[in-house]
Amino acid sequence: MGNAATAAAQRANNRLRLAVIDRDPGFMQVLSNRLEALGWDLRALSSAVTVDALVGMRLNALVIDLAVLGPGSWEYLERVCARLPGLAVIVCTGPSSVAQRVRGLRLGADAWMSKPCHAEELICVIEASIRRHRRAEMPQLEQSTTVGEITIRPDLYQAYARGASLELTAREFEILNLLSQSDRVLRREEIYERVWGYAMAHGDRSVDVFVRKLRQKLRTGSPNWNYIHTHFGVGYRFAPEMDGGESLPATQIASADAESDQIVFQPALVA
Amino acid sequence: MGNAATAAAQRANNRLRLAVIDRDPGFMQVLSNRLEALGWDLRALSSAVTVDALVGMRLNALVIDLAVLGPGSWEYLERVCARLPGLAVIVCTGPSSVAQRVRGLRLGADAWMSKPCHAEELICVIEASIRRHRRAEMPQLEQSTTVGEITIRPDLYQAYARGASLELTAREFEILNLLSQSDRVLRREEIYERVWGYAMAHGDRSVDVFVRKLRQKLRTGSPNWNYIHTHFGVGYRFAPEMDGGESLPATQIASADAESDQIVFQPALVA
DNA sequence: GAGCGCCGGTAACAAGATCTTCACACGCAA
DNA sequence: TTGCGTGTGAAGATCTTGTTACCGGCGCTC
Repeated sequence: MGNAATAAAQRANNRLRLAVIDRDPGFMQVLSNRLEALGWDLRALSSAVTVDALVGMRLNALVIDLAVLGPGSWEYLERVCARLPGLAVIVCTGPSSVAQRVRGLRLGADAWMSKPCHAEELICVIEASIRRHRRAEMPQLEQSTTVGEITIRPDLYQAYARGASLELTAREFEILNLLSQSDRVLRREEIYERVWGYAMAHGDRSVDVFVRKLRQKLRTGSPNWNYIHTHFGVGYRFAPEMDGGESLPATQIASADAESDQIVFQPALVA
Repeated sequence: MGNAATAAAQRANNRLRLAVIDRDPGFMQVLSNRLEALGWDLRALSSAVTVDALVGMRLNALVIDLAVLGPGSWEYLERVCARLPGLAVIVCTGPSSVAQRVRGLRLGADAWMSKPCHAEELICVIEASIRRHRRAEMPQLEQSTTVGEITIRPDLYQAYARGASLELTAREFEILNLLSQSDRVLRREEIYERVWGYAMAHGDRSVDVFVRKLRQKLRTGSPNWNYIHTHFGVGYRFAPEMDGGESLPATQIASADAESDQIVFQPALVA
């Protein structure tokens, strides 16, 4: 699945991927040893790489020594944080002023460590930064769900209708899977960010095109049903509906009835 | 304005709620001033409170000085983090060893600051921690509210009256949502800026036009009620009122939580 | 290694939906 | 009443979305 191994799929791999931009060989050595023992995937970089390259690495976390980057470091930090909002960014650099630390954090960094620092502590900080993101994706249990006429099977990376495969591509499946897990409206940026793993460029229509392909395959496999609804100016919402009329609960857990004359609030799933 | 309205407005305002367990009066004073300016809701605690009490506070973040808690501090920290995985926990305490900091972070703290520290930096760290949590908990924060006869559902970008959608456009919804979150008069410039995201040009009548469209749809879906009131020369104010007479408290939260501490006013005529 | 087909991503166009603007009517305050 | 701020309706401009075609990359087969 080469390219198909998207951020979401990667993270399921359970192996944390970390990049460090730093030039201190001793520091790197210590960190490397420690991380190897923990089974992390470390990428040591001795100078700034393009933001796109970072995107391509599918990282969980990034440690930066601002001193390595020189004058453009703030701007670089800002660009990285803006482009990869889901990435844990830790600045680990030499002596700094309060103002500098404040600036770094405001630009989007998750934590600031001052060198010299103990490797163990840095690792804890990285873990703490990553923790939430991982937790957020845990609920992605490999459990198949059935909504309307279709069955989604994360274990097979495929969806079925009336016993037949929908022949979804990897990306199509990921979008369907994401949409089906929520019955609220998802903005395009949100969808893009969670499927592609980084921020959507302005004017990108990829989500629309994939939604169209999805709709086509869904309609082929399950005629008379509408699954993906457009909310003009906002985004898309998943909800199985028969052409004729009534809608069904969006997920098996939740229940709502559009027919009653009173809106029913679905209890939020409390973890 | 009753206190119900105040409470509602507070929650709806998206104010960040923070508790600090600390006994340093000077520290508290500085922090308090700074946070007040930022519009945060600060709760100063001079000693440990039960975990259940913390749960009841619905905090976004918690700052703890371990020194205040004494011997049981580690266990307390662990219990809090385990019970409230969605809470940003920052330990802010005096001199410490690497081992202590590592321990604190491993127990679930999001960050560790050493006192003495600059209030501004602490705030940035808190913000960074909350930012990460927000990302994971977003879906939860969107609560439906019911005012008068209409129900506003941010998760669907739509409002309903008597079970039927008002068919609001995205922008109409945003304006209604904004207005409904406050029971004071909002100037046009204010509305424009918060919905459009930039300053209103002089002489722009867009807000007026949208208010008109909103009123029309509200009247269609919920006759005999007035929701948006004009304040000549000033702006608009949201308050559900029946034609016949009395007004109602501005907002009632239809919270998904079972243990809502909201006082709920239910109009008798909702069948 | 070349050819082929699949897949992801981009560009372009058309159809709609929505937003802005404008002119005028109306109501409020001095 | 005058002067201004607001309500109203509609036309035109703008923005969004659906849809199709097309291109480059990749893996596969031959």
